Formats: sequence, C-alpha cells, structure tokens
Amino acid sequence: MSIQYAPVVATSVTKQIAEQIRESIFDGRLKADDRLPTEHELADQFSVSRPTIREALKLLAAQNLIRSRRGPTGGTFVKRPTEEEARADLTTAATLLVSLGEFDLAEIAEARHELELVCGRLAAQNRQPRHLEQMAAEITVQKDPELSDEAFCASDVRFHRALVDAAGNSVLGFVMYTVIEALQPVENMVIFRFRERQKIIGQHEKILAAITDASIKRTEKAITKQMNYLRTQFAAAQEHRNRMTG
Amino acid sequence: MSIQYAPVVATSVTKQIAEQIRESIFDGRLKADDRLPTEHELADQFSVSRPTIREALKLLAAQNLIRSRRGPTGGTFVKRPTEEEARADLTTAATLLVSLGEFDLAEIAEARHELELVCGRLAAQNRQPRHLEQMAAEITVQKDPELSDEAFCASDVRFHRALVDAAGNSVLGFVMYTVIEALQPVENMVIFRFRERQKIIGQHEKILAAITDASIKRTEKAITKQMNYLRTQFAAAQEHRNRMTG
DNA sequence: TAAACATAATTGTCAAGCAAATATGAAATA
DNA sequence: TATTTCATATTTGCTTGACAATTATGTTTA
Repeated sequence: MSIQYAPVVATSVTKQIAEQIRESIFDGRLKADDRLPTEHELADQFSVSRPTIREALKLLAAQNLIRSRRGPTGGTFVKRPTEEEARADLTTAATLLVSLGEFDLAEIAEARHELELVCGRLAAQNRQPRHLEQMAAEITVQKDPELSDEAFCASDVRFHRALVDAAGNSVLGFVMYTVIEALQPVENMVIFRFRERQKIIGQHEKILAAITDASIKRTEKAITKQMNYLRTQFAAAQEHRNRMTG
Repeated sequence: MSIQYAPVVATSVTKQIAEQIRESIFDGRLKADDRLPTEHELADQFSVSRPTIREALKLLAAQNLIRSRRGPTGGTFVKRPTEEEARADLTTAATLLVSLGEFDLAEIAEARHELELVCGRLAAQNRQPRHLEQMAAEITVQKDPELSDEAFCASDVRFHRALVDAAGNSVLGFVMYTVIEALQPVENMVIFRFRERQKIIGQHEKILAAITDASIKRTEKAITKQMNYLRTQFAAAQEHRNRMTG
C-alpha cells in the first residue's frame, strides 16, 4: 500500500487506526480489492502490537469495509460494498431509527403521502411500458384469493416500488425504497388487521390507470385516495394501541 | 449477567461470540445499560482467550451496541444508540451509497427540488416563530462578507434544515436531513466553484418571506427558483467534469 | 503426466503480563 | 470535624511472543 499515515495521538489507538484506514478507503487511496499490508506490517507501520491492529480491523470488518483470508495469497482486502449491500445498510439504519424514534403514525402517513405524490407526478410523466406492466402484474397477483397475507403485503410493496421506479429518478427511488421498507412493519400491521384487499386493489387499479394515461391530476387524486385510506387505518390502529396500553 | 451461552462451534470464533452477544441484546436478555461480565470472565465463559473476546466486542462496538469504560466501576455496557447516533449511521450509509452509486447530478437536483417543495408547502402551513427566527438568523450570518466558504456552506445547510423543521414532520425531516447531508459534497462543490453568494442569499430571503406569509404558492415559486439555479450550476459542474475527464 | 507432499505466507488464537484510568476508602491535614 | 490527599483495587487498553489453521506454490514421486 505504501501510504503514509499520520502518527497516532490520543484517545483509543485502536479507533484512531481504524479511522485512518477508513479514511484512506473513502478518499480513494485504497480502492476496492486493494490488499492492505499484512497485520504484522501494519503493526510495524503504526508502531502498535498485532492484537491492536486486529481490533482496528474488526471495527472496519463490522462495517463491511474489509474482508480477510488466510494463506499465502490471503490477507486483508478492501471490500467496497455493492450498491445492494449499501442499500441494505441504509435500510437497516432507517429501520433502527423507526424502531427507536417514536414516530407518530400520523406523521408517517403524511410523509408517505407527500413522497408518493411526488413519485406519482413524475411517474405520470416518465413511466415506461415495463413499469406499467409490472404494476399490472402485481395487481393480478393481488387478486388471487388464495394469496397469503404475507404474499399480499410483498406484492403491495412491489407495486409501489414499480411506481417509484416509473418516476425515473434513482435518488428519489432510494429515498422511497428506504421509507417504504422502514415503514413496512407498521403498514403490514394495517393490512393484517383490516384485510380489505378489494379496496386496496381498486385503489391500485385507479393509480395505474391514471399513470398509464399520463394524467398528473388523476394520479394525484388516486394516490391521495389510497393514502387517506391508509391514514384512517393508521388512526384506527393507533387508537387500538392506545386502548391496549392505556 | 448470568446468561447461558451455547458452545461455539465453527467458522470464526470471534464472529460467533459477537453474534451470540448481539442476539442476547436484541432478544432482550441484555437491556440498555446492562453490564456485561468483565473481559476475563467472558473469556472464561466462552473458553477463549481475552484478545478473542476483545475482537468480538470490537465488532459490536463498531455498531454502537456497546461502550466500555475503564476502572473499578467500569466494564462493558449495552448501549442503545441514541436517536442522534442512529441518524448519523443513516447519514453514513446514505453518503456511502451516494459515493458509489453513480447518481446523475440532474437526478440529484430534481429529487432535491421535489423534496424541498414538499417541505416548503408544509412549512408554509405549520411554521412556528422559532423556525422563522432561525432562518432569519442564518441569512444574517450569510451576509457577513468575512464568512469563509466552509462557514457559508454550513449556514446554508442550517437554513434548509430550519425550513425542513418548519414543515413539522419528523419522518420527512429525517429523510431530508439525510438527503441534504449526503448530497452536501456535491453542493459544496457548486458553492465553492461559483461563489454567487448574493444570489443565494436573495433566494433565501424570498423563501423566508413566503413562508412567513404562509403563502404556499409563493413558497413553491421561491424554492423552485433556487432549485433551478442550483440545477444550472450542477449542469455547469457536470459539463466541467466531463471536459476534465473526456 | 498426474498425484501426493513439503513449504512458506498469512490470518486466527492463545498466554501472561504491564500500563492507564478511575471509583473507593483510608490517612493526613486544616 | 471537614476536606483534601493518597494508596489501592478493579477493569479496560495494549504489548510481546508464540503456536494453530488455512492455502497457494513448487517439488518430488508413482
């Protein structure tokens, strides 16, 4: 690697070393699949013992930034996470946040509504045939009366993801994927509690039709209708929860 | 703690131990602020050496699940991440994603535009005096000609955060904070390159005025104006980058 | 030619102990 | 007596040196 490191100064040596290596990964000095020096060499370079180096490497390993292999061609390698892994990390972090932060269900519903409206407007403008097909396919799936609740929820997620994809903005897509995913436990609760599938399917059909016709107004109206429905269900679930706890 | 652990079987002992402790945290056997046995005791319980235990603990420490303190009343404690830390993790994950996902600057600008519009509309409805004061204060800061570029950028971030806060939706807030933060490197580049501070300040003043008057239409207009400006700057930066690389 | 084997390199783990921090209680001092 | 100072015990942080496990490479052997 032959990168010059600044001398370690204070707090935890382990953390500082981890931080320096992390930085050299993020600023590009170390690229994906680059091999780090051996633990022994790192220990020499940082003037610490091998166990200390190993602890630092474990800090990075926990964040999926490196991987190690034994043997002559082994060693420690930089492992830039794939987009998928990075997105999984993002979802994990978001889910944790949702589980901690006591988000008001009403706020969740409002945020979801507004974000979905944005996606809907863009989708009405940018949708490609494949998005319409995907949404139609999910509606077909949802009509199957044999479908389990879990499968229905999963299809619901896929429908809304297709809508997000149709918006044709990957940044917005990542945001929405994360929000949809993080709020899924709550939404599942609603779907499991009030199994009004027909209503949901009908709403999906109207959304799809509006987007197919590239009508922004109708898309907004259809999405608002579904989101308002979700909102009432959230409120009911909230009230039910309050009765249980209070 | 007095929890019975299953004997370790295969792969990396370190990882397995970390996994077992992680599980006992997540399934509630270990609660927040519970103290784990000393490293020496853990080493005995798992029949491994202390360095191995320490590596396992580092894996958990990297995920903010534990914290350690030296001294007689010290030890290793279960640490439920604070909301702030969880949000920091979220931002880190998002930043990583932005850094590897090749997001089109135009898409970034569009997403930012749409999201900020949502916040602006809600802010015009829900803003409290403290939000207006915060935004006004940041504009004052930005007018200081002595201000460094870094400080100007930081104030810009705070202005937009105040706008987000004014929307009064914490879910949307988290999303926006993350997006703003993750896209900051790109935005900084724009501000550093084209130092048209006066223009930006003027746009901020119009946004603030519109929100103060609770005018959704004017808020939309003002935000769109600033976002379109950002968009042109992104495009210029994009073109410049293309010339450099092409 | 191909299979078995030794070899070397590298991470994984162990052992015992010293260093640093820090709460607690005892001793010295005002 | 009240307060400060100091010794002490406890726990993590880190060191040193070594052995075990894994695995690519080259060498020997059938």
